Amino acid sequence: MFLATQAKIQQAVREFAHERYNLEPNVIVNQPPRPAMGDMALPLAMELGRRVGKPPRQVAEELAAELRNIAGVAKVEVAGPGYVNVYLNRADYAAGLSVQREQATAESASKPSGKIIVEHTNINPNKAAHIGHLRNAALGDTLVRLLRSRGNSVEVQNYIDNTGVQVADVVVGFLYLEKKSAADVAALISNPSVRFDYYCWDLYASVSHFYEEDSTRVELRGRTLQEIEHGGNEASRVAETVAMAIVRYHLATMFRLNVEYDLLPRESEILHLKFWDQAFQLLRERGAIYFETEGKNKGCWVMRQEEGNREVETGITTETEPQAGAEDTKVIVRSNGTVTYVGKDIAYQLWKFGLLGKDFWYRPFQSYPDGRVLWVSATEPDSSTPPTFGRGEKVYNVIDVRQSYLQNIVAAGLRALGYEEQAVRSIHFSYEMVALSPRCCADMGIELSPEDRKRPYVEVSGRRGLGVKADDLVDRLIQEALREVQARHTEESPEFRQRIARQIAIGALRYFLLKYTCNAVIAFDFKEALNFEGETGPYVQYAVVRARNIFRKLEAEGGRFDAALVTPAVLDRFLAAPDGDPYWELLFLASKLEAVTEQAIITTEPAAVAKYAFQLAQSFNNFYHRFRILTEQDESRKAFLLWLVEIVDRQLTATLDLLGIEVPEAM
RNA sequence: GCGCCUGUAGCUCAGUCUGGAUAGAGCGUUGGUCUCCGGAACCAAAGGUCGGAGGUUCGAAUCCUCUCAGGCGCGCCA
Repeated sequence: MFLATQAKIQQAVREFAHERYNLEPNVIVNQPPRPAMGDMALPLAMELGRRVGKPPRQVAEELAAELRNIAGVAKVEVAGPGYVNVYLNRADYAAGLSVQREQATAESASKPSGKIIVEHTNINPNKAAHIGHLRNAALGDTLVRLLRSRGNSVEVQNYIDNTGVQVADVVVGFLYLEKKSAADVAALISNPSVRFDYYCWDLYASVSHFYEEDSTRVELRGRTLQEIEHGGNEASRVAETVAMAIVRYHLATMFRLNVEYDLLPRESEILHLKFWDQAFQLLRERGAIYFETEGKNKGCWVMRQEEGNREVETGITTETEPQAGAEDTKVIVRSNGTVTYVGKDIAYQLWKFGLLGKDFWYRPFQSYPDGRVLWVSATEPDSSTPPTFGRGEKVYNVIDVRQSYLQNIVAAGLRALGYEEQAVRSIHFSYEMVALSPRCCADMGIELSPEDRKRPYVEVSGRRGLGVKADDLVDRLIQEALREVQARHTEESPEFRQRIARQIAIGALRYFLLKYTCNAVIAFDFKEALNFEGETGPYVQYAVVRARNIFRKLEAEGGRFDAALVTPAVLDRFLAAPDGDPYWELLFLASKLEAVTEQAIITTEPAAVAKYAFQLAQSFNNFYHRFRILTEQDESRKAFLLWLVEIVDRQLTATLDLLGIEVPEAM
């Protein structure tokens, strides 16, 4: 309702500017500083006045006269230096809101016609997931929910690098450090008393020391990596079982956070199905890369960085003799003939857009309780009939900010091949890392070097085994939540309490990960992550639980909410200013969900939705405290209040769903 | 050296894309609400030269230039 109303007003303003002054301004709609000053504010007249040489207030008056004719507008006032403040017809607006939730509209800026691919999580399958990975998944999953809520078709991919060095390192650990066979490893995996991903977490850190003790051991990594890529040997068998066992742990961890995927494209299939060979051919044919015959990159296939990070030379050139072929090129194929990571990434990105001319085979990997089937790439067909994967129109890669440089090169690769459109629609959804606060390190008994201690935060490092494991954090949150639940619900069953505690814990965790904007480093701190009060997920959940308790109590007392009592006349009566202001403000805020969603998509900033959830919950809690509903004697006022609560419940539940947060039955 | 990001209340952060009315939250502090639709709540107070200096503008936390401080990138690693 908000989006449609806003669009209507913007359109009218554009027409006014065009017809009266032959201008096509960008129409900004603001919120007035105080609700009493109107529902929407247009600062345009100030700018317009200057451009046409008229007093802003005069232009504002002209515009106001125009807007008064719009259906749904109750009043228009000119204020201050030339603001045009619009007051909506509250009852009409409320009636419109009551009908149904807003669907994606034609002018929805965020909606392409085709499929959107979102790639996220992408954890190296060689150790347990940590909090940094949780941020990636929470952001990616929320983006998926936002896009789907606006009517987009979205495919979620979780790329599995099962043949990379990180897996190779753990394989080295098993084969050479622990001297285990493939059978030993398989036994370890099937041993129910071993948390295999935790086991590998420690082993991975041990391997780093193993290399440090004797630098000649590093060649084991290279050899193992080659064996894994080649296949058909002990190392590749260990790699395969380790990687997929850990993938299952990752999937289980993410499922605890309500994160699901559609497809697991694996590096091994990209390798065996020769995706790179195909991409290499394309890149050569179209001159996107060339063979370097001199300089430090002699013997490599390199790509020119068209307009990379390099600054354009100005008049006075400082004589620092530019290195031949150094600055603005990127090696794609090494002089030994092997492809770099970014080269493989270009091939994968081409496949995502359906531009590679090759496809994977697929087989079902697992099913989620809701019926969604997760598929995995395969080297050959089987009897299953997979949906069409890839061929996206737009691609979001959720990857942390440190990979910006490489993501730019991938996009540059598409451009060099002539795929300008796809390069533009390759979106690096970038976010900052999760680090550990000094206090957090102290809590965990992590020894810090003197220079680390001076820093504001310490980077998580899988290689050093430095970090908070995802499942440990989740377990601890559930434990904290359970303590609270047990204190409040002594008579409920253990299953009930466990379920509620889990929902609260996940609500707290996802909200915590989402409330920071993407370019803020999260300095992780247990005290803040375990907080259930103030600006937190449980605070928002609690608001909805309270709203629902009103209806529960009503029914328990034998009452019933009859929506038919809320007639246009009733809406008009109770929403009228000034007595209706508190109701109207709550209602108006609740109507903005779709607008907030649009904004969050356009700016790729899920934190905006988290912020909104908190504001709406806060506004409701204030309302809840201020007005008694069930004891209300006036039947039509009571019906009106119940109607309002129902709308807030609906919108707030929908908001939480976008954040991947469930509403507990009780709190 | 080059590129990107950050700097707003004691602490943690919104607000910067698209300049606009008295710069907002949470936590913490202090004081209040309390037999209720369950307080994981509500209200109030104190607390800010928006890192600094110029500039553009009727108007700048927001745009431009310079500068200081911190972080992250810049491999024939992934």
